Amino acid sequence: MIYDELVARGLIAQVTDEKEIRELVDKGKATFYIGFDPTADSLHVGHFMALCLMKRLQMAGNKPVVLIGGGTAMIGDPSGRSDMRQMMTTETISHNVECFKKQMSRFIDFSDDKAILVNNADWLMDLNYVEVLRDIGPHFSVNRMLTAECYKQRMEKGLSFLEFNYMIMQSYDFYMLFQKYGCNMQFGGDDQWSNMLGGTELIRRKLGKDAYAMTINLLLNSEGKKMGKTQSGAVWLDPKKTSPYDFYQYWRNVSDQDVLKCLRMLTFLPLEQIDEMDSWEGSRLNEAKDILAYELTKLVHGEEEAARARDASKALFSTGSAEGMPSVQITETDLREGRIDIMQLLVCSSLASSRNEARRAVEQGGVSVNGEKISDIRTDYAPEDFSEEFVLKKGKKKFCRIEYK
RNA sequence: GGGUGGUUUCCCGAGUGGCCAAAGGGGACAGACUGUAAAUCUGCUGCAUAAUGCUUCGGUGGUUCGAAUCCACCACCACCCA
Repeated sequence: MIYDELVARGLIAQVTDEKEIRELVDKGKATFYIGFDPTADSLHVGHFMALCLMKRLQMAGNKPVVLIGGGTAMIGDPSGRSDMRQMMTTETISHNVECFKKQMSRFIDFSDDKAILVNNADWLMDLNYVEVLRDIGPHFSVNRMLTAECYKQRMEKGLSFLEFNYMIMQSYDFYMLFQKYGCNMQFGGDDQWSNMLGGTELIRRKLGKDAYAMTINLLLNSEGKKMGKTQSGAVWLDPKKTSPYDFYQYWRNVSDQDVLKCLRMLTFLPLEQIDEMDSWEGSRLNEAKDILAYELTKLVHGEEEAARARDASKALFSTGSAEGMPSVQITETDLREGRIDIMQLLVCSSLASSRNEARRAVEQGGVSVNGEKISDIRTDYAPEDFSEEFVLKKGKKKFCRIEYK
């Protein structure tokens, strides 16, 4: 059943009541919510996992409630953070909310009331301070909140009253959803555990009813760091922010130790098929990585884009040239006296962030054009040179095709 | 409200008047080795350079031939006392 599958996939971290939850979920009787704070204008890989979970549960007959934290985003969740979040303006938040909605409908079926999407700004923004204090305040023990794991990091650096209230808001959300939509379960990342318990407890105290909470394991790599981050930031689901090619490459490049875990947690491939891959060793694991990358790209960007990203990658790494690789157009304004030097090319193609960085790459032998290593930093090109295929490569994995005008 | 300590380059963290673009570590990047993996070793890590140069050490002013380092004020943070 679905619950066992979630366990087998390594998704479940903590639950409040295993027996009850198993029962609810397996029978499709759960109305569950997951909260998403609109802190950016696109979802990223971390959200993706939560969306997959929703989808799995929806397929098993349960009803998902997507809660967008338009209200809680005004506060900022301090869980597990060492710094205060930057405050976001109301405009930014509502813009982000819109972006989230669009992306989510790709994954979750909202038709026929099979799932609903709500924004907690709808009830949080109009609360009356004194009323809330009297109504909710007595049910929270500050002593206990302070000992919660999620505030630990912040106890060292300082925690403002603003952020301290995040947990209360989240608890209130659950309480509201329980009453309005009969939402009896909350899911979330494992870092949300204490916030979620706050909600179940509030419901018990206020209404004398049981609600459940379950957390999913965070997607950590073998070094214990959160996955889905690159040096240039998160891996986004929005193709404008992370291209399908880059998305594919991110997963193609996961380390050996993480492939199987990712396949289990993120893809919808049958477990038997994944278990089989478990016995693959050495370079054969590259096949598993390819499957992982393809499957995920397909889920996020569709089959066509996935195939294109895969083809581009294969051609690129075997023959060193392909359609579909990232490309950049340069124009007359990039030229100096009718020519453009190798460093400028690297900067224009975003392969290097400054001419100094580009220079270093060249000096260390990391740059090539059409397969030929460039060792002289003074190498330069005229517009005609770009009429033929022009593939710029920096390091082992970064390629870019240059076109003129 | 009172006191103390702090704010340094992506991060941690040294630096208390010239030898500082700033030790050391982490990370990132590049090279070797490989399997678009990991580990290891090497290089490299402000910007612009052929060189010389230019802009940085919370902010603003000041002292000085010369300041990340001294002074004043401001901002923010932590800890202790209320």
